[in-house]
Amino acid sequence: MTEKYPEFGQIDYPRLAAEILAYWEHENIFEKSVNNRQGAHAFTFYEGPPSANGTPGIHHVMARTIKDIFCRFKTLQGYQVKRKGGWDTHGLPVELQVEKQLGITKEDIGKTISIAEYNQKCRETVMMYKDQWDDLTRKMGYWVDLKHPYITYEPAYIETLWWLLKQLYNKGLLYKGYTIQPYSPAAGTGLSSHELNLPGTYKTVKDTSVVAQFKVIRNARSEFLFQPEPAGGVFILAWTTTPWTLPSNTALAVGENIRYTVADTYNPYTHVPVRVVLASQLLTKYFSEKGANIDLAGYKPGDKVIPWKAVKEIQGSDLTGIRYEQLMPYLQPLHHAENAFQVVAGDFVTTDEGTGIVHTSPTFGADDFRVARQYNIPPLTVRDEAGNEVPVVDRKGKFVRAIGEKLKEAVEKYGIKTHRVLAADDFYVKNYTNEDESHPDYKSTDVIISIILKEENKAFRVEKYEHTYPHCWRTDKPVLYYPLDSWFIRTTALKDRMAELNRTINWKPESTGTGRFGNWLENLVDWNLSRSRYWGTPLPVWRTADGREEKCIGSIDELREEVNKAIAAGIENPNPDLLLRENLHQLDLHRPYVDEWVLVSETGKPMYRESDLVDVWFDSGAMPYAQWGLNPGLLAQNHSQPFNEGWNGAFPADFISEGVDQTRGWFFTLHALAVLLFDSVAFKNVVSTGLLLDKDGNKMSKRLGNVINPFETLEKYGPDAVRWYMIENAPPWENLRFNLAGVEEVQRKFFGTLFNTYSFFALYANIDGYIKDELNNSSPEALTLLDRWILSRLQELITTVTRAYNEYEPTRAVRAIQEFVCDHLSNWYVRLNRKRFWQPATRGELSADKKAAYDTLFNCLAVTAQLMSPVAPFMAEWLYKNLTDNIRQKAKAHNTPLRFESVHLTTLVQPEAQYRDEELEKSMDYAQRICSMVHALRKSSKIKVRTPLHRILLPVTDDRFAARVRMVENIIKAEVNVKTVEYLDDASGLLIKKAKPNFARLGKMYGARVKDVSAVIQGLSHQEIVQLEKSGSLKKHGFELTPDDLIVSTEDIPGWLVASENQLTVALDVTLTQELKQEGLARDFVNRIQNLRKDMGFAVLDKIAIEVDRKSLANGDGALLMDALNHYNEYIRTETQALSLEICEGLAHAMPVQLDNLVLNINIKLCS
RNA sequence: GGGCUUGUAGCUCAGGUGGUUAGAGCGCUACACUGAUAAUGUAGAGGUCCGUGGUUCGAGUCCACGCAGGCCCA
Repeated sequence: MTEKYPEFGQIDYPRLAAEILAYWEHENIFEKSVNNRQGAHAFTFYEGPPSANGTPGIHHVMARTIKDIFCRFKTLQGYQVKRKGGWDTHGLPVELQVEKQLGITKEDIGKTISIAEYNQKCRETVMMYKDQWDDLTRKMGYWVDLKHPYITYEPAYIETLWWLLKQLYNKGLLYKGYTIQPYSPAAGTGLSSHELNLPGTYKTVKDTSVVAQFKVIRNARSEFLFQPEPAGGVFILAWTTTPWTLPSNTALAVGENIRYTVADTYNPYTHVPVRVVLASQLLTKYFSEKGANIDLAGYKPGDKVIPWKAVKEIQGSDLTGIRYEQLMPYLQPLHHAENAFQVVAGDFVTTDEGTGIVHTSPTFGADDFRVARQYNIPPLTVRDEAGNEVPVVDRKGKFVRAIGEKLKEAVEKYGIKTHRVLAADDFYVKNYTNEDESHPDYKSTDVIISIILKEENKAFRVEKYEHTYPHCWRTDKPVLYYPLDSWFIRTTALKDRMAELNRTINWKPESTGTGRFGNWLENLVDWNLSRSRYWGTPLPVWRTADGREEKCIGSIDELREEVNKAIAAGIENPNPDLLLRENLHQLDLHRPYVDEWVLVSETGKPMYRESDLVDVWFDSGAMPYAQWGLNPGLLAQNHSQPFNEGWNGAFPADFISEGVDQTRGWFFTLHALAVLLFDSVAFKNVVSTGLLLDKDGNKMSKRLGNVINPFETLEKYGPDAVRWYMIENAPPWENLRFNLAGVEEVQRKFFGTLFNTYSFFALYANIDGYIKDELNNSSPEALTLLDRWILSRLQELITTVTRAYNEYEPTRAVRAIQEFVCDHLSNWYVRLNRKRFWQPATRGELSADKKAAYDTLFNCLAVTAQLMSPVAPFMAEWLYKNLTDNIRQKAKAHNTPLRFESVHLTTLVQPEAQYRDEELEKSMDYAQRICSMVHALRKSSKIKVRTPLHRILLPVTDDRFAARVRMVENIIKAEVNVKTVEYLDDASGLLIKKAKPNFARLGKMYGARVKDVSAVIQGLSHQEIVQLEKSGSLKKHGFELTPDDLIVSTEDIPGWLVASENQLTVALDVTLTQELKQEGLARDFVNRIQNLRKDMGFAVLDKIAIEVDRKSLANGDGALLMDALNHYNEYIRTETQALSLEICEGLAHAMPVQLDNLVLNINIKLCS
């Protein structure tokens, strides 16, 4: 094996990645990176399981890069980081996809297709794109265990979920109740939020809206509304766009802090005097300005303008507790009737629309339901034949008979014309029966109710109202908000504990934890667990038909026992041996099979499984436990944590990361279950990542055609550049505008520079025969100033990057590495050191100085490889292996740090304090700034850097400055090609000092008098400043100034070419002598020869002979150049590797070369 | 409607605890430099720091109210 460092003409990043990937897989580097850390502290990571029923997108590269970074970094730090992959397999998206594939709807399931067939199809579909996902995982370099993933549909996984549910059940945290949910009477089914979000669901419709008059009952509480004595009744006005809910009204909600006006006026339909209450802000909607000026008593029915008069203004809280008469007294509440028909406070009440008072019907609105429960307001319900309490609208969307009869009576009583005679069973709340709406006498139930209210002096205003309202995507009919049975997890029971434990979690960014998540926890409601679907984890609860007895099953062993009991009781069941643990892997716990088990109750009745499935978020939230499965031994002992081996030490997670949209999804379910089950957090650190948008800030979507294909992108740019760009561009929790131009830039700038730096190292190290020797590092004495400087910078880099990774701030880490490589290492250290590496005269010899240079550069590159490896694992590996493969055997033999065959197996370097030299860093900073200014001065006087100049002058205003610059004087001289640096102090008499106020200090001392004192300081003369500096204080205009009060600078030196910037001033002596010009010409000449060599394709070490045509030296500066060629003959030959430099007559094959005002004819030949 | 979040150069982003000339990279223009060369340097153009008020001697930074975008939820 060659000991040389590999050299590359150019770099092909995608190919590099492919080769490294093949190497990792062949050598099992990932497995080794985990197994090598056996016995080390564990760093636990949970993989949020993706669903493989869709193809992965570029945003998955982003999310997984974050995950990968910290797992790799913690491995470097010496932790053992196991990462079990996982697949989320249940849930609605899969079901919808299958329905689409098969061209069926939910109604067909169990009819045209059996549940068994359907679920089989789901099982196949959900892993449809697993190969693509695995492929992406590999190609982007995401290290996760794909060989032993947890899969949520597997029986062992589901069984663990059952066990967990049973724990909740036993703690009384799992219960059956109801909530108000979107429901489609036409389809006879509840609608998920997903179904409500389907395009076209929200339609603009014109509904009949009613402002109803609720008559206040006069009592002590309400007496203030009756002062002064009203002419008619006192009414609270409430607005609704669903008049059909008015018969079930049981409360009114007001905003506690909203202002309300009490006003006397007349009802526009009955013309009787009324006193009404409504939000002050909305007064103008109902009352005209004209009406305010008309005498109330003068009103006659038929008058166009209805007079009104504000009586008083009150606060919403004044109204709470007031009782009112039931608006449509058709039925009474079944229980707690004493609480019905009162005013309560609701936080959802606004004054945007309506009257600022919200009619509340607990059975038909989610807010209504919530506020009713809060104040113990009963719903208006009836008993069905079976004696169950049901709402007054049935599941077909029709009023129950008791209401229908009353409506029918009213229709007859008030002579309301309808398109056909309506029976008591005909009052559908919306047109679910396809009645002929074009019929001139067609009236919806809403309209009929409105008319009745008008007749009864209970409607203050009725009008058409246009708004958007959700419709069922299957039937196109309006949905109702309707009470539906559900199973709940009582998350509210441990709300405070959840919030408390949440405060111990490190959220990145913090606001997601305290704000988005924290606020949400405070307003938590119980977790609705039920889903009426087919492909999901079945709820393990069995009930008797009457619902009086129930059992929750926590394992298949328990189920088998219960089944055996049932069989013994004569209830037919499938073979219970199917439920033997050894058959677990082939058992199917899904529907319909799970529903075939029928149990027996204590009283001997058959028990059937509740048909609900469990919310798919329960599946993923339970992954910390279910990924391991239940351990039968521990289960039999009733162990409190009966999970298999991997569980131990892997809870809670140290780190998780997902998109911020998971806040109420996975982040919540993980947290909730951990708190409910084990009184623990589920994760200690969490990075929630932002969205990935296209380069213009739009969401990526197929419709817009702006979707970035992850495979193509990885293929084109290589994974490292994509990963690096994503992290470098913005902190991960910010939204990222993904721009391929940015990836290209990263590739060129960072990876290109790094590659060039390595190439430079390899080229010259090979020439000089340098090989890294870990046992023989250059001694500190051999290091030059620049070596010490870059090594100091390197220590700082290690510190910064380590801290950034530790704090989950990858962007900071990446930016620091990039700055180090591009600005410090490449553009300063290497550029200024080129001469040390490139010494043709001593090629092949490794002087102590050269070795120090190589050692330094090697260390910088090797450490860079390690620090960048979490983000750019491929390029880091490539770099590391190129640098170290040739010393591996020796390193292994001596057990030195570079003994590992992969950078990902190494141990993170520690910063070494003895290499840190902050003083030197400051000096170098001065050097860089001074050089920059001198370049600018040269530029403005048009003197190129090749032409040497005599000196630069530096005004010195403090001694530390001079000392710092002296340290790096040689570097400055070489960089800007000047012979000397002179320091000007006060003694020179050349300086003119100026003073600026030091506001940070003055502000604290003088406060409002800052302006005065700063004027004084700005007016100080040179002499005064010098005096102040000498004596340490100066009194002027009543201010006693000290040197700390001002910032002194020298901005000008009379008669010199000066540049000044941030208190730093440089003057350049631009006097050109013949000697200087000559030297400059010699350098120019070298440059032209080097260019020729390159153009002619000579190798770096080729020797040449140079011939210059004497005739071409006849004009212009020819004579001067001739002298230069003689005087600097040796210098020129050394630089250009020329064995000879001759001036000849009449050159035959000479090439014309431009040099200032000369055209030289030059010939160079290769010497063999 | 609520919670969270973002707004700084044409683009992508930096700008502890308030301090008086607001920076970087890319892009653009010009000129240089270079045996690392698809790199580099210097200079130039380019800014109502989203707006309006307020606090302060002093606000990109702190406060209030808006405007616009994003996410989550109603």
